[in-house]
Amino acid sequence: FVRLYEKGLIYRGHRIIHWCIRCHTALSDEEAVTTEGGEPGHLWYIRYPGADAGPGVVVATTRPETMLGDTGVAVHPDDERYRRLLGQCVILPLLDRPIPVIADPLVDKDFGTGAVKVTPAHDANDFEMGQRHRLPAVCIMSIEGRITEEGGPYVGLERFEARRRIVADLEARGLLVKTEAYRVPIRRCQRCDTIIEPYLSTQWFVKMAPLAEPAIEAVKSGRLRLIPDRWTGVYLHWLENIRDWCISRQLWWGHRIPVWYCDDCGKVTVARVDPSVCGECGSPRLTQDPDVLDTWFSSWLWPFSTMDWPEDTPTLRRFYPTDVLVTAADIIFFWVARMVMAGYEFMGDCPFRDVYLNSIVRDGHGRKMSKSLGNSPDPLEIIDTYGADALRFTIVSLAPIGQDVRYSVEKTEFGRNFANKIWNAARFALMNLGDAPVESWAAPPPAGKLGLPDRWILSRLQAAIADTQAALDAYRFNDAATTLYRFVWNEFCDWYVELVKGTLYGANEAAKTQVRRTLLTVLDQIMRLLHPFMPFVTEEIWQALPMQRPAASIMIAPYPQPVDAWRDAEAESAISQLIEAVTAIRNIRSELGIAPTMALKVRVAADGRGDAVRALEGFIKALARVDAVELLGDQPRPIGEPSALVAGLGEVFVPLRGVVDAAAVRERLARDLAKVDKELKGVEAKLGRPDFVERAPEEIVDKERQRAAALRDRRAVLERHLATLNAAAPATRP
RNA sequence: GGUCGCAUAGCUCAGUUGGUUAGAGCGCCUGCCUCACAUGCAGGAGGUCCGUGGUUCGAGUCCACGUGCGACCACCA
Repeated sequence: FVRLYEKGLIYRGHRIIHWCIRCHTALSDEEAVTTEGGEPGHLWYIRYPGADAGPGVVVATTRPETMLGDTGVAVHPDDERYRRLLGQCVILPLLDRPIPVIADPLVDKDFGTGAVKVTPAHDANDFEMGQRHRLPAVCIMSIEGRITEEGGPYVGLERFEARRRIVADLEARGLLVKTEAYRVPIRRCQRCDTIIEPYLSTQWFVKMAPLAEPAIEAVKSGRLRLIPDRWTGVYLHWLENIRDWCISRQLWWGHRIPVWYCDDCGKVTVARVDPSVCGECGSPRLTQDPDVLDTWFSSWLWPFSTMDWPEDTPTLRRFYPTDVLVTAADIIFFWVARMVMAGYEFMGDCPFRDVYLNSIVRDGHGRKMSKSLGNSPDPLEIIDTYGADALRFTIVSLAPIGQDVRYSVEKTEFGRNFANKIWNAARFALMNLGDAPVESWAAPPPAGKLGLPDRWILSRLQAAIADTQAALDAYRFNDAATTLYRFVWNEFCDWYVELVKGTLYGANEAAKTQVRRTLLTVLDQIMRLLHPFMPFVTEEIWQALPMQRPAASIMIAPYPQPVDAWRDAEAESAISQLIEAVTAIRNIRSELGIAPTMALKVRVAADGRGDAVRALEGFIKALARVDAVELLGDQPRPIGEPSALVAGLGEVFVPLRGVVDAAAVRERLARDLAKVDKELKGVEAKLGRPDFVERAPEEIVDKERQRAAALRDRRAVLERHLATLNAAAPATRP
């Protein structure tokens, strides 16, 4: 305050502010809340007779009681209708006071009658007009909202009672021309919901325009980024049209304004240290300004006042400026922009580089959660029911960048289930890691030492780490959460764990050791990756892992970095073929109604990839409940049996003739054929268009050609199967 | 009045530079209490990507207009 005052940026001003008649204090714009779409009210048309007993002028108002303070009537300078009245006086009804008719461009010709009553003490626009035309400002209301002696016969009345009486009196005198229903823009006190009175008052103000300049420049130069950047426009618009800030409040709590008035000579002293005597006349009789400061006047100092400012401490030097401010968009004005202004003013630098504006949590109906609406669930209850990690992970997953979140309590099941899944995966690992400490992989072991599933999961882990990093760098926290969810659940749990069970439960100790090391490595990395999203469960599991820990807490363990040496394209393609094959067999089994307990045989026409099939054989047997995988060398492919094509591997047959109804097999084949056929038609149509072939990039056209060829092959195969089946057991005619 | 955002499966939402068959979770249907997990496992159904027009060989994606929601700003008395 003192610094700004000494720079001439703080002044005591006499102007219209928002006044709460209940809290007895001035309010800033953001504390005076606008009701959406206005509130039901009236527009009263009142005749102000001419001084010469002529018809005078009709004005429209939503607050007739303020007419007691009218000191003029304004019309637009170009409004022909009222030209003859300019410079003349009309009579203010009820008080019978002559007031002048003035011309001011602020008046909207098309609103109401085009003539507006001017009440400088009770309306911001009117105050401006009053200044311009030297109209007196007559305050007709007390700070409690009662009519003052200026209101003549209405003195002492509560404001709305006065309104009723005035309307009635006007009507009785035939001066009320008409009354319209009207939605009135109204502001209410954020604290007590009382209707705000625009009120002429002396308050302390900060001159904002000079402070705004560096804050505008910060964004324009790229020194400061708002994320998502569409908020930049909002930020700039506010700063470029900034209004002076009313910082005094007539409340009993808050920081006192450091201003003293001398009771004897009237001298104003502004000082950091409480003065004992007046610097002018030496009088000890000083009275401190009774007002306190707006809370934001201390909050805007937060980036440095929290670190011992104005002392120059190592902490302050280390952490000012900082990297990122995370906050909600609804306080860009009162807090973010002001912190930037204060940062430049008091520290000479922007307080942060990035401002990440997080989602606002809304309820299931899209309404902002708020205490006053009572639509916010109790987080402690949710945590009791679902867990803190579950809540955090759910919210993060639900919050896309730049969009608000619709949250309802049941959604927390998502995070709860995931936490449970992780917990159980960890239990599985701990049960199988053995008692002795296990060493994790520090670097990729020599070729041939690791099994396919190990190579695969370690490779996939690198992808997960890289994707998580990229998402975090871009502030796409929900993407990071989703990446980890999928890796943990769909790759690690669904496939890796299932693939290594055979080894872990088997007798090959050497192989078992390799798997254990992989299992531990991946789990350790998963916990660290997930820790920011699920701090509690990850710490708990991490501490339980039988290994040397690089830190006492996972909180300070290094965050995983992707290592290219672990990437293994060969293993990835082998396991994706395996997944495809197993899924296909399960699908056939399920669609044809084969009991899950029944073991099947499969035959694979491997197109010269017999070794690949052999490498996957054990896994196929275990995961698809198959007791034999037969390789078809040069033998003819079985015709009329259900099959699936696995890209890069070959055709997988599940011989079922005699086991299931031929009609069911035929039905399945027909469905597949229809699907293939439809797709092929689409591709062929595309390739048939000359401009596609001519103008699309070659690689795209090639891709389509290859696709068409593959589909044609597939179609031929399916047709052959069908034909054979039909010959063996012709469909019965209806 | 001005500025901005959103509209994709029954629900809640992904889909980042235009390019194979548009994805996930929940819900739904079928079958499983299989020795980490039924807060689970396996399989499946379900979409005129708000409408109209345009750009393009090609549009959920880009442009224009419209419709419906939402947010913010503003001196309509």
